[in-house]
Amino acid sequence: MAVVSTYHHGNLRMALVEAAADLARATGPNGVVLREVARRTGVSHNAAYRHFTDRQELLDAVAALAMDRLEEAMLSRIATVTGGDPGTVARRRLREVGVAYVTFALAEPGLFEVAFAADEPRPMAPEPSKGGPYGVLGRVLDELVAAGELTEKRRQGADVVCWAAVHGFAMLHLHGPLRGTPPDLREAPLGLLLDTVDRGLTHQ
Amino acid sequence: MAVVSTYHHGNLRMALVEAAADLARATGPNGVVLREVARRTGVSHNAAYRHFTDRQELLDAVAALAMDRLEEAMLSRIATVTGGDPGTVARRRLREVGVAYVTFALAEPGLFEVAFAADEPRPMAPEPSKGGPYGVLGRVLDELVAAGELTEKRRQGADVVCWAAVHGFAMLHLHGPLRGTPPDLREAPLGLLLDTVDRGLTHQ
DNA sequence: AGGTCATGTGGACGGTGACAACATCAAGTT
DNA sequence: AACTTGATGTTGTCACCGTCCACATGACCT
Repeated sequence: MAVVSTYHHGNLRMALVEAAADLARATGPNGVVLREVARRTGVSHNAAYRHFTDRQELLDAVAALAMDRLEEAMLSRIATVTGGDPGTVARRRLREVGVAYVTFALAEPGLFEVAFAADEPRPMAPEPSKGGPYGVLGRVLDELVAAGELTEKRRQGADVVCWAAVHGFAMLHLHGPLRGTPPDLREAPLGLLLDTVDRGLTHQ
Repeated sequence: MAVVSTYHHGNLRMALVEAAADLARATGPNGVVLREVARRTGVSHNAAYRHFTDRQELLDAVAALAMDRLEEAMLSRIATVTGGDPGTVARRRLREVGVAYVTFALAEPGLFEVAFAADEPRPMAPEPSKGGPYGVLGRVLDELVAAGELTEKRRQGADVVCWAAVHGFAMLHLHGPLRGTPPDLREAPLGLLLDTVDRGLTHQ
């Protein structure tokens, strides 16, 4: 049995993170109240301090969890795109990455915010090209280069372009002037956004 | 004399908003603490409750102030672009709008965040096409259409595309994986981003 | 059996947003 | 000139929060 620990509580750390994540889902970052997390876990306040030095560190753990979910969503959507010539596959995959990102952000606004809207920002992927959502995007862009759809020159900085576009789109719908837009009215603008990025990166 | 009032304090409301804005500049939204705002204004805590029902309402006032500053920055940058044929003028103006937006966000992160990163989001411009930064962008896009650089079809939704791009860019540099990027290393990616949007919207 | 250290508890402190009761002062009415 | 009124600011209080401290507990090692 590779159970980490069956001490007083039996893996309290994970229980705390899950409770915190539930709270984050329901009420966003500011709703993640240490004492409420403890209450929900059936443990005294302060118990969390044996596993996290800080409230912030607990939030960091939730953020990491959120990043994992986001990455999973991206990967599962990418995987649905197969067959056809490498160029169109890569382009459709880039599109799926964007859709996955926005869909996740709008479906799980609380988690998404925790991952980003921190007082002191936290590591998303230390080395941008390594793992995490950022890494997934990078690999798809590399595919695009390999397929000859994207020039080496434009490849540099393309991560930022793509990420900024979908991140901004999500943010505008979460906090910006477009909050409250019904889902079916979001699709067309998102389509135009993804078209624009595709055209702008790969044309001419 | 059109002084609004010289009552007990003499226009306390404005003094509070300014103190709150200073605090926001220095420490972001969460740093705007009602009691500290009152302290800095030399007034008791609770005094603010005569002018704002809520902490949130004070933050809303700061947000409105931030939006005004942002709009000013955009307009002043747009005004520098003159002469030449209408098409290139409009395109350069669109670019300047983007640069103004990102520059403001990164120069005044505290104010920028207050304008956006609210718990319960607030009005940026009730009617997207009216006033505020969103309206400025809309007018430049209309110029682009008038100059024949942007089709009517793509005009619809172009607001969202442009706004999302620069907003996302700013956010990634404030809270995302790109925070801490030195200013001179931000210029090239921003250039590519603006190029991409321009190409994507106006080409083919 | 005894010791040790990680883990969880209870209590306290300073700080915060909000509410309620009170004090004050400008302005209008009589 | 005295009274009333309503907006403005203050004092006092409450519940809640994050964090620190001293203490209790129990698993594991020798």
